[in-house]
Amino acid sequence: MKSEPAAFGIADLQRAPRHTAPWDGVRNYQARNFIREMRPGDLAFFYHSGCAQPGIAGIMEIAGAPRPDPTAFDPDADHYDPRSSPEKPRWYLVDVRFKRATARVITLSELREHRALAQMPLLRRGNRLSVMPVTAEQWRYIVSLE
DNA sequence: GCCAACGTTGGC
DNA sequence: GCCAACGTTGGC
Repeated sequence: MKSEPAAFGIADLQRAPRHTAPWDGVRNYQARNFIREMRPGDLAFFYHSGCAQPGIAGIMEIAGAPRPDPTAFDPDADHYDPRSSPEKPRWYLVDVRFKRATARVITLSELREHRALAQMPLLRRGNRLSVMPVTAEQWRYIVSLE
């Protein structure tokens, strides 16, 4: 799950009340569909994008079932979408809980060096999705790099 | 700041 | 349903 650390980084999640925050603002159908497949207890990498050192910066846990994203209903919110309503929500979020920061940022360029990870959507050319699946095998491999 | 890649919009 | 125009993402 990607976020720009200048807006909301792994340190912000750690500081949040109960180390938990809603992952709101996703406005892409494919990313939304991945969110809707998430279940409490699932683990996720926190990926820092749009910064000097893009890469995996931490690990978090999905803290609740997917639910409608209330920021889509709020005309004053950044990602307001008048086509989404509480009666017929279009966008979803999950709450995420901080587990730990990685010992170091596992950078995008490092991830690209490993053929075992070449199939990850994150590493595919031109990819812009902000939420993507990781297989159990890829997960273990990445954690072992740390 | 640049630009490639991609998703979305809207006219037809 | 097609596709050009446009806006956004995100690495570099």
